[in-house]
Amino acid sequence: MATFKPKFLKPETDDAIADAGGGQEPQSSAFVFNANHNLGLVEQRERLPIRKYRDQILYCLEHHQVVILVGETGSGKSTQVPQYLYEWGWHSKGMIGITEPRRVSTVTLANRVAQERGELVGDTVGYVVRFLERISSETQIKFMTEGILLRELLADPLLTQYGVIIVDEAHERNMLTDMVLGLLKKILRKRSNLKLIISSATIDASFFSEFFSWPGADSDHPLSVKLSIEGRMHAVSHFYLNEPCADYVRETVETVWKLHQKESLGDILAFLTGQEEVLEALDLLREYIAGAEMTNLKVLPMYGSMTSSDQLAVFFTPPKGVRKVVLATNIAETSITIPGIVYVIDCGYVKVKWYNPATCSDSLVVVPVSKASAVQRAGRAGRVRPGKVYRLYTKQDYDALAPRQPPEMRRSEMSGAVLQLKALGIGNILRFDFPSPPPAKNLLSALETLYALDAIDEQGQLTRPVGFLLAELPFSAMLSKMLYVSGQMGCAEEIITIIAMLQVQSVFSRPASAAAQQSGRIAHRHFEVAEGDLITLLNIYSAFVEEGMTKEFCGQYYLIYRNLKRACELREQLLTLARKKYGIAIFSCKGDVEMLCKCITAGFFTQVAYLHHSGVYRQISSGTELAIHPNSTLYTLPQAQYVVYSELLQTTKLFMNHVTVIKKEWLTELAPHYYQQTTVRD
DNA sequence: GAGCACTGC
Repeated sequence: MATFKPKFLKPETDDAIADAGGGQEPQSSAFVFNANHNLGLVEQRERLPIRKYRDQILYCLEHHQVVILVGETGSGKSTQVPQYLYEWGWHSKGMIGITEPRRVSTVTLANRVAQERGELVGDTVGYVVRFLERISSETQIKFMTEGILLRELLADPLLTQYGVIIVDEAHERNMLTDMVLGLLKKILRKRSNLKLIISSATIDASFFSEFFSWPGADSDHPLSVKLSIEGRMHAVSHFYLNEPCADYVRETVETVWKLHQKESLGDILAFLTGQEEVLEALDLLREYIAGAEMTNLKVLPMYGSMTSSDQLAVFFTPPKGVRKVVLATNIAETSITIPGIVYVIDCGYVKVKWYNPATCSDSLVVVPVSKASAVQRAGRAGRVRPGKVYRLYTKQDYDALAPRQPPEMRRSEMSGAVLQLKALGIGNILRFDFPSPPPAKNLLSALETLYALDAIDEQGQLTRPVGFLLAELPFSAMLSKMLYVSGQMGCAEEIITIIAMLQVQSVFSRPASAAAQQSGRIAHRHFEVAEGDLITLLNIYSAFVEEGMTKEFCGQYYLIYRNLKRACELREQLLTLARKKYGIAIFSCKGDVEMLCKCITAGFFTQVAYLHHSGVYRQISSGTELAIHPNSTLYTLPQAQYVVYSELLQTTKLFMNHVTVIKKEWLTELAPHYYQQTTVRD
């Protein structure tokens, strides 16, 4: 095999991705590895492992309504199966729709398939992701994100345009994947001519085939069939510790060190759970390197809140004779593929968010990885040549790992999902056939929230206009309510900006060096105001626009350009949506900050804390002690009497995030129904 | 003076 060099995508692909995400910057995940890049496209297609299963796949689809394709990465199923179906004429029965969990892979796959067919994307092969679509009346193979399919369901509940739906990467079990699968099950019972292909990892195949079966089905002709496809991964040898280790950050560093001394050249990828651990390991390893005056080892961090230009560093091939070590969070498990990796170090832990309906908060906890994750991490070593994985736990610990992480649906706040299902006519949410039903408490807590927001009535029916509006808006129920009220108050322009800023990943960059972190903090103060974090975000956005939306501005103030750009796009879309589709009047409050804070209160009145005389905040509804998150603007300011927050996060304490100062009398003014109830209860 | 993994309409 030829020596690997990272390759950019074709020019038109780059454009598409730049449009989708980060302006002129190439997105980190836009890099693809293609070992056969010097072969013609036809030969490449013929060489893919999946080629010899083509007839089998087509046969299975003729005879079963659901086909579960079990295959490792690298089999080519995402690009080839849609083409096999098309070449066999399946498109005559309706479009071939393929859902993907991520935007970038949706665009990349569509471009790749169009290219293999010698066409431009947008003809036979098209794609739709939020903000961006390339489809025409000719389009028969349509790639889309899961969220898009869900939106289409609102307009066409039986998906009558489609003959086949392929749900790719279903094993990831995102919230939206599970929503789509649950709804597709309903549709399949009503439309026997609709076919479904699920692409899954080995351990989930039986789960899916059990889910897609129902009583009364003919046992000679089961509804679903499993089909396994070999991948094209190299062998990966596994190494375990003999004894459990006490400190996996230190162990990671020592493993890198030993490995570097005794193993042949090849890059190393180490998985840790968070930014803090990555930076700690980075420091330690650099000390080792400095101490030994080593010159042939290059260490790089990789986590979500680095700027794109810093992230890009991990994609370059190191100079000859130098080994690259990437210390990464879970971002390297699915979202990005780092080229050249031969050795993987897996610390055995992962950070997960877990919703707690009792306090309506998320907990952020470090837990042992699942077997599925451990396998996925190990697989990152086998993409170039046979690799090695060093697991920083014992074989016994590995054997005892849970087969997989509970799906997102079982550990998330549900109000958005409940609204969507209600809008699709699912009356009794508690009886909806979810692939993995969420805890009843989570559903009940969501119903309570929606009732408080006046989105559903006592019978659980969507209200008009509020409920239907909230169901259609593409963000959380509380933000939607805030937008609705802003139209009436006359401050929708600013509120839309705030919503856009809350929807994107943090705009505050977190550099790796301590000195830069300090400068960042000081730079961020520039935008801070006493009213709190939401108004601060509004200031940042306004300054970004005023200064010409440049990367230089972001660099100067330690802001993440790609996230601000995305906020900008979101804002544009929301403005159009709000004005044209929902008839929300777009006015500016012209600097009336109090109006904005009232409007924020109208959305978040269920999430209020008051300052107890003991000097700590308490949740108004339950009396639970809360603290202001150290990342909040209000952390260093004198404590206000009443605040609303948009998020509660349990780590060492129960922290309020995105906090806004309010006045007590606004609560009874804006939410009299709710505040009478709670005062009685108290 | 504590610390946010990741994705999506």
